[in-house]
Amino acid sequence: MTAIPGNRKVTRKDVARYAGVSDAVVSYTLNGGAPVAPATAERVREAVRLLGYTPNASARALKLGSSHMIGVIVPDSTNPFWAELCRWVETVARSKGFAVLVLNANDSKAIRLEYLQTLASRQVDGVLLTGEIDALDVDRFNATGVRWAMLNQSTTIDGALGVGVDLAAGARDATAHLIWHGYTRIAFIGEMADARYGGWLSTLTEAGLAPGPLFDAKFTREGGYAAGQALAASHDSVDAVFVSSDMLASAVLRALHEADLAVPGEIAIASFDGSPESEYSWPALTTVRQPVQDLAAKAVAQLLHREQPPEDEQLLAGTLIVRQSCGCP
Amino acid sequence: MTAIPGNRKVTRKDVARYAGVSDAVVSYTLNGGAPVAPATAERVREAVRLLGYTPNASARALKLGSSHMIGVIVPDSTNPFWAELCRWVETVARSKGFAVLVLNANDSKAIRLEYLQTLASRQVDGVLLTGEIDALDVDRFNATGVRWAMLNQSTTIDGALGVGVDLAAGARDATAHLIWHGYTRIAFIGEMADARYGGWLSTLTEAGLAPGPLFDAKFTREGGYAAGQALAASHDSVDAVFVSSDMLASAVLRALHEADLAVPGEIAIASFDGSPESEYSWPALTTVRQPVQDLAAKAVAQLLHREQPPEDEQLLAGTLIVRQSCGCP
DNA sequence: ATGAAAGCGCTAACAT
DNA sequence: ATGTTAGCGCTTTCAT
Repeated sequence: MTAIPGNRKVTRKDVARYAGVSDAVVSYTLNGGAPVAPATAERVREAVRLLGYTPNASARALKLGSSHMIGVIVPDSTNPFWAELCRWVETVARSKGFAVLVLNANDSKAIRLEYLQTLASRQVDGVLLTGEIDALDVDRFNATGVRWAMLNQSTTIDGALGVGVDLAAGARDATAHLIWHGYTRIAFIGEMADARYGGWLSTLTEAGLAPGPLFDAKFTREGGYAAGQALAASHDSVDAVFVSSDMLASAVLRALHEADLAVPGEIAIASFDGSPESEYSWPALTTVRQPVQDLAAKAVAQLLHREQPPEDEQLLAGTLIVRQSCGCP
Repeated sequence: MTAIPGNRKVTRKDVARYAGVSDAVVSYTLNGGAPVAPATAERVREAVRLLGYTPNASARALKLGSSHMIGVIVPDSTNPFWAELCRWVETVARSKGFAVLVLNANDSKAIRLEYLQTLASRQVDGVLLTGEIDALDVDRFNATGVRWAMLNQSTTIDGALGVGVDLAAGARDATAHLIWHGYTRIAFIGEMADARYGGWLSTLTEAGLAPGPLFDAKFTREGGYAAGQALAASHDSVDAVFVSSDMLASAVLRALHEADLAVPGEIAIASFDGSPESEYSWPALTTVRQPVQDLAAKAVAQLLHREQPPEDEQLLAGTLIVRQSCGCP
């Protein structure tokens, strides 16, 4: 009497008939919409078990106007940092009964918007967005009618919910640590549009140090490798480098090793993210850990409970994890 | 007149009224269910645009009995190999109009089954499953009533759709390459339950070589690191090692470097997966690349088009990528 | 404590 | 070429 694949799907009506009650009572039993006599409830549960009944989420979503799903749009779920963040989002959302749709926007604003619309049509209850955002984007996002919030936003912007990590502060911590080590010619690898660039620059300036060379790199392994090679070529004028992401840094490491440059001996490194990968590179990376779990939890809470957090809680702090690539023992 | 957030959702009926046609015509225009006069179609499309209408996917799913979603259950989407595979699944599925729900089962069979049920209740059109599977599992999976197939299955099993990579053959290729280099004491790091273990073992035996030491390791970075340390401790009796995954291998690399052992000089390495990470480790890993894109495409096709492939196409071949960790220049 | 029935937004068979 | 309508499976109001 259990469900046999290929059989017609068993619906709530089947359960009702089998238990000798009305459809409503099944609903009451399952969702607690009204009191049900213990004996009846037991009969219903028994029928559910026997028939192998599972509620139809589409029907439920249609009726309730909520799919109990949220969407997340990241630049690249293959980047360990985003992978970890998405996994936390999934974990947090699941614990609240929500499923998660992850989409890759490939660093494209156009794709991000397109996917947001796709998600909207799928009736998701909210979407977590990543990447740069300006006032125009806010309007476009709002036009979809779907609730949204920024995940890991880099700058707070009016009318936009979201949490992020204080990238500039993190970069300052990392750079300051490098300076503390006594390095004076500290390079930068990453995107200049990124807040980490500003953090690096201001820290050097305030310390009275001339900013070291600057290697523009997209957030890809190829980009990191190329920047690493460029860095190796000019290693005479550099004794340390701040790299904007662990993924980039591990590729930089490879380029430096290839050029037979000792890390941290000839060039010290501090990077950003605190991804699992950073702990197992050689040497282990000194890095600014982003509080991914917290980020995920806060973002989901904002999205689902419409919690507008106080402004000063929209930027979380990263924590410097000191390992060996900076020169610490 | 465009959608303003907070407004009542605009439905197909609104579009119909605005365009001065019946609900059906809107459907015909959008889905091509029946011929529509060009002028009418244009009016409808105009209304859609003006009102910012997006079809309600829940209603559609309820009506059609298909949510146009599939699920994927992996052990750990944070592992670069799974991350890449999931991304391909998403890409392939998207191109066919399907969205993807990714769930992490944490290497637990119980969780895998639980999630399969969750997905079933969400009316997904199919689920891609990973990990070990036996006849009992097949029954349990079938009992959910949802269509499923194995993604990256290690062994074909009766009554189960799916594609996988010939792990044993891949491990043989890698081990053979190590032997070709002249190494004679070749260790193994990975899980013994895995087909790669058999491939490693048989290749050594057939070559008349005594199997080197064997370090059991779960597929985690911690596991790889511990195994690497054990390997380093017994490096006198080892000149090469086959590691079952890139993620493991990169942690092994770290342990070896820490022990000041030269790779490939003192211990050569060949590993498995061909993840992006493997190219940018130091030294770059010689590894067996799994055809992730092909895997994803074939699995999705089987799931969606109910294509039962010929038996000999259920196991795809990996390709050995020769880089430096094996001793090649 | 339980039942009857309306209606969520959509598609498709049938009628015109 | 276009309109009318039933019904997908569910929740929930209102009766009983």
